[in-house]
Amino acid sequence: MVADEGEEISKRPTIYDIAVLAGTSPSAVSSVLNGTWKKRRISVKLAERVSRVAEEQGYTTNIQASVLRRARSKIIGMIIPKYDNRYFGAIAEHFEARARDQGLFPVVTCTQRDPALEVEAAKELISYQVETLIATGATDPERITQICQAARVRSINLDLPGSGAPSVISDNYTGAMDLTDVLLDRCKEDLGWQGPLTFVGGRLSDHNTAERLRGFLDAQKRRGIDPQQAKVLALGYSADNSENALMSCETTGPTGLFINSTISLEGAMRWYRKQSAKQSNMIRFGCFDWDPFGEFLPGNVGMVQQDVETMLDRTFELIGSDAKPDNPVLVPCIFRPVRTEKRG
Amino acid sequence: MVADEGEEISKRPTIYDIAVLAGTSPSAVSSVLNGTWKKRRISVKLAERVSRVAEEQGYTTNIQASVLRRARSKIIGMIIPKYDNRYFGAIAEHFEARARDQGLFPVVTCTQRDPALEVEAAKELISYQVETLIATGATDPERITQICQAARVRSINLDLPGSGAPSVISDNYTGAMDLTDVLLDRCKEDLGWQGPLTFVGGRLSDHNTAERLRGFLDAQKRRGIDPQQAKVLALGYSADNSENALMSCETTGPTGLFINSTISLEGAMRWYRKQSAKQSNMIRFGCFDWDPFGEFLPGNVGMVQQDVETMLDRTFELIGSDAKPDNPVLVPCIFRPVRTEKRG
DNA sequence: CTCATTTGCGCAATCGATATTGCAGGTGAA
DNA sequence: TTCACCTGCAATATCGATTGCGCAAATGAG
Repeated sequence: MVADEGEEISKRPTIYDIAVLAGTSPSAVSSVLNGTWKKRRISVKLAERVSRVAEEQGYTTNIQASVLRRARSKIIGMIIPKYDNRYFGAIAEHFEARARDQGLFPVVTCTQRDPALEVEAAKELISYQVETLIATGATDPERITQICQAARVRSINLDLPGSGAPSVISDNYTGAMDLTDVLLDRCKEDLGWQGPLTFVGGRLSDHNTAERLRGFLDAQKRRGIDPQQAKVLALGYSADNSENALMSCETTGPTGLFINSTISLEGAMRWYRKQSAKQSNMIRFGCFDWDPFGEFLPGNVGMVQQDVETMLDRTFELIGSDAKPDNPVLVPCIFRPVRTEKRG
Repeated sequence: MVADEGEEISKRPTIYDIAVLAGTSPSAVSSVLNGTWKKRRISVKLAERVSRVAEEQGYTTNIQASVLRRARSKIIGMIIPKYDNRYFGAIAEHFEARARDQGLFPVVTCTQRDPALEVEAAKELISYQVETLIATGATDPERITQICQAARVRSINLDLPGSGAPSVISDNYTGAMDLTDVLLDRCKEDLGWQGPLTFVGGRLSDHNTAERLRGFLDAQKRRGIDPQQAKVLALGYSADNSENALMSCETTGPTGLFINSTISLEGAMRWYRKQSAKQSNMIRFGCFDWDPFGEFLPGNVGMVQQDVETMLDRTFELIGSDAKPDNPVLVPCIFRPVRTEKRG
C-alpha cells in the first residue's frame, strides 16, 4: 500500500497544522503564538487551547516566513575579523547580549581579516534582511558602507572608523599617551633611563595604529624626548613580524617597548625570552590591548583596555537615533596598571 | 500633490522590480540570479541584461523568501558558551570556515553558560530553519537534543557529550595522562620531587573534568603514587574559585599543579604570584588547555591543546552521514611542551 | 422586543523567491 | 507543406506567517 493515509513524513508543524488540531483558523493560531491575540480579541480559552497544542507539537515559528511578511526583521548583524583575542571576543559577546536586551536577533560572522570574505559576509547578512549592520574592524569600511547603502541598510563602523557611516572607536590617541607616560615613568624609576621608546606592531595605514603612534610620539616630545624614526616597528600585526622586527633591531641596554596589540605582544615575548637574563631585566613594556595573562608577564608595566561595554552602548545609541556620519564617537580607554612583584 | 507618481520610497529591489526594468518576467529574473538559468533555457542575452540591471540596482536576494520556498535552507547553527578563550574562539572560527567550504551558511550564537539562554538560542536557531544544530559545551546537552528532536532538526554535541545525539569530544583521559606524566617527570627532574600532584579547577559533575581527573589519578597510580583526595580542587571553573581553593590549601615545598583550563590558570597564576620567591621556584604546573601566553608563564611544563580542526572534521563527517547517537567520537589532544628558559 | 455595540474569530491578500507547467514561435525532416 | 520537436520565456501555485477587513453571535440599552 502506497502511503495514502494522509500521513505526512513527519515535518515541522506549521500554524495550519496547529489550527487543524486546535479546531480553529491559522490566523487565530498566528496571533496567539505571536502575542497579538489580545489585540485581535481572541478569547483566553482559545488562546490556551492553541498554546497547549503548539507546545505538544513542538511548534516553532518559521522566522523566514514571519520576517518575509512583517515590516521589520528585528535582525541585527555584525561582521568581525576574528574571535581569537579578548577584545573581539568581548565585542561579539556583548553585542549579542545587548541586542537580545533590545529584543533584536543578533547574527555575528567572522571574516578572518579577509576583504573578500568581509564583502561576502556583509552581503550575506543583508540577504538575511538585517536592519543594521555593524562593521567591526573592517579592512575596508567604506566598501561595506557602500554595499549597505546600495541595499538601503543602515551601517555603523566599530573599532575602525569610516567616512560613509557613523563610527564608534576608542580614543587611541589619549590611551596611547597615557600608556607612554606610564612606560616612561617606570623606565626612569626602575632603570634610571629616559627613552626614547620603541613602538612595536600594527600598520601605519591603519587608523588605530596611526593615532596610537601619534600619542606615543607626542607624549615623548612633551617630555623633550626625541623619538627616533628607526624605533617605530609597525610592519604588520602578526607575532612573527613583531619578533623579527625586534630581532633585527639593535637593542642592548635599557629598552622600553610600546606594544600595539596582544598579537604583537606574543612576538615581543618570544623575542624577550631570547634575551640574556641581564638584558631582559632592563626591558619594560606596555601593551595597547588587554589580556588576562598580561599581568603575569615580566617587564609589563600596564595594559590599555578598550572599553567594550561603553563602545557598544554608544553603538546602540547610534542605532536608536539614526545619526549621520559624523566625526567618530571616541570612547576613552581603561588603563590597567601592572605592578609585577619583585622576584628573587 | 500626494506622491502619486508610482515613485516608491526607495526600498530594496525585488525580482519583480528587476523584471520590470529588464523587460522580462520575475521567474526569468529568479533563475538568472540563482544560477539555474541554463537549465531553464534562458538566453545568454537575457541573462546578461538581467544581471546588469540587478547589479545596477544593488539587488540582493531575500534569503527569507528564498529559504521559505526552497526545500533546503543550507543554514547550520551552533551554540557555544563563550568567545573569550582560545578554545571556543577557535571552534567558532573553524566552524564558520568549514561551513562556508561546504556551501552552508553558519550562524553562531553564544549562550554565556546560561542554561535558559541555551534553550532560547537553540529555539531561535531552529526558527531560522537550521538543518543542523551543533551544541558546543552545552550545560545540558540532553535538553538541547530534545528540543531539536521535537523540531525534527538534526543535532550534534561538541566538546561535551550527550546520549541523545552523536557527540564529538576530546580524548580527555589520554590527554590528562600525558600531561600528568610530563608534569611528574619535570617535578622529579627539576625539583627532585615525586608528587602527589594537585588538581585545580573544573567541576566533577562535568564529563570532561571527570575524565581528566581519571587520567590524572591513573597516571599517578601507575607510578605507585597515592593521589590524595584533598588535592583535588574542582570547585568550579572561575579564576576566583581556583585562586581561593589554592589559598586555602596548604602548599609549601615542592608543588605540582594540574590546571584544568585557562580560566583556572588565571586564578592559579594570581595565587602563584603571592608566593615567596623561594616557594614559587618549587612550583611546576601543566594546563589542560592552550593559550599563546602560557608558554611565557614561569613554572609551566606544558599545555594540552584540544585539536579543534580534527574535532570539526569529525563533526562535519557526522553531518554528512546521518549517524546515530553512538559512543562519543574521541579526538586525541595535542601536547604542547613548554621549556621555560633558565632565568637569572 | 428592537437596534446598536461589542466580542470572537475567520477569510483572503500579501511578503519575495522558486519550480512546475504551459505556450508561442522557430527549425528541420519527410 | 506538414508535423514533430526544440527554444525561450511567462503564468501560476506555493512556502508559512501576518494583518486588514468583515461578519455572525452575544450582549446591552431603551
